[in-house]
Amino acid sequence: MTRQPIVPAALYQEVADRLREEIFDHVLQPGEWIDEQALVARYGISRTPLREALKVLASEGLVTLKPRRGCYVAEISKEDASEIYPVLAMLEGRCAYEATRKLSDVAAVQLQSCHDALEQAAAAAEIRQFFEVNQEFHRLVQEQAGNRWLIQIINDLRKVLKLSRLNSLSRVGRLDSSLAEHRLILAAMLDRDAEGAEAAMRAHLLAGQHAIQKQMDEGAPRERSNT
Amino acid sequence: MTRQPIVPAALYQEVADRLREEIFDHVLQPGEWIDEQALVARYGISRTPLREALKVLASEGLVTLKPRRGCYVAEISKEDASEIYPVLAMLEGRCAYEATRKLSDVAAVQLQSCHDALEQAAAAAEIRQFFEVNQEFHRLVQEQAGNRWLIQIINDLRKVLKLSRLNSLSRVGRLDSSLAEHRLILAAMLDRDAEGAEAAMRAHLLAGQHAIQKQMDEGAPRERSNT
DNA sequence: CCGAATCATACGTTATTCATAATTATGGGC
DNA sequence: GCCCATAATTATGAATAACGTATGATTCGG
Repeated sequence: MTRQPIVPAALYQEVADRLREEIFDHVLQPGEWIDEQALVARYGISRTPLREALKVLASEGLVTLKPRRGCYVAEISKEDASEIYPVLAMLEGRCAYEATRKLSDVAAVQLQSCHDALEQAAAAAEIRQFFEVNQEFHRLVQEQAGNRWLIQIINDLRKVLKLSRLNSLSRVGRLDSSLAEHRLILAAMLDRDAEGAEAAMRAHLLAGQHAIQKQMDEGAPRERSNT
Repeated sequence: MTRQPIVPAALYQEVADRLREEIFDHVLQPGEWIDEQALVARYGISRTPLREALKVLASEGLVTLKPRRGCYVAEISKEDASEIYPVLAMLEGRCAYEATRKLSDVAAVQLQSCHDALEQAAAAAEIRQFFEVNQEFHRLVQEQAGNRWLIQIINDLRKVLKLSRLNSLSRVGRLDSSLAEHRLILAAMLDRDAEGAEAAMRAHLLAGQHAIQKQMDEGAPRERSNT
């Protein structure tokens, strides 16, 4: 489904992908200085494509380039998160709206079966699986909305949020609430209730925000144990 | 107010700025191939910062990088515009909402005086002036909203829209409608009516879209006369 | 007239070098 | 012994040269 290019991607793109992974996996931790030369040695490439990749990541907001001082992994504050989530809720809500209005019968079936998988994962308490299928569900909605620009913005914001290692699903009870919210979204979409789907999706995202926020408020005081 | 860096910006950033201007001024026309070597010669720089600048513009959506085939100025279709505008309306609406909720008294005065300038420009039929002050008004709203991420997304989308040389204000009667819509936005904001301001801003943007769309529908059939 | 082989172009990348600014280390003065 | 100015170090930002190679164009042959 996801197009894979016939021509292999340019090196700087692969480097960008790899760096993104390392950032998301916190191999490169937020705030950490990115040592160009070390990375060049580690990846076995020259500085040029690395630096090009860093420019790309910078405009995605994953790293910040301080002139003459190098490149640092971006940090996301509580304030950032509380600014981003309402915007993301609005955007994904709009996605649900547009998706519902354009919803084809085949897509409806896809969404239903994806949701079924979500129910199963929840029943089995497979949190990792739930996480994956959850992402797939949101991806399907985006795909059905078919608004290229909307999708790109959402993905960019989600990337930034991934800088934080916090995950609302890890919060006790959040998985069940999330599932319930998904039921509402799906029901509204299958009813072709675009406004309802939009509202349900917004509520879903905002609920996720609140869960995250509580986690941050709990986690922040004692900081991280390592470093 | 806008911070100007003590350290002069990196060369690739200046190059990016200059390229943006040339793209917006249609010195580099949509769809046109960007000749690296020619630009390198014209700007008197090496390929390195130019290529870095192009990466930045690519992630802004202003140019498209075709692997092994070089860089082309992005084109914006009618479909793109009709996808972008509703999203932009939503985002700027949200800006108006957040700005209204945070509206300080000094900002209220600023907005009022900015709007007054808009009224004057309209009365004098100074379309260029109106255009400038209009932008300033929207900028003030964004600034007051103070949501870094929201602002960035809006500006990115606006950049893409600027690829099209169409301007809704050039349409007869649009200037007066735009002014009327601005009155509603300002009134709602000064009333501290966040929802009202959001709705008014959305309506403003969507009205702009419809004006543009009509222009495109009229302009498209006969294409451009040159080339 | 059309397809295949050749050719030119320029993209993507490597490697090297340099200037400059930031950081660290050093040394002298108080 | 502490602080500040200077020197040394380091890394970024940029320039430059060079090379392999994919792409598109041209030419040649059937």
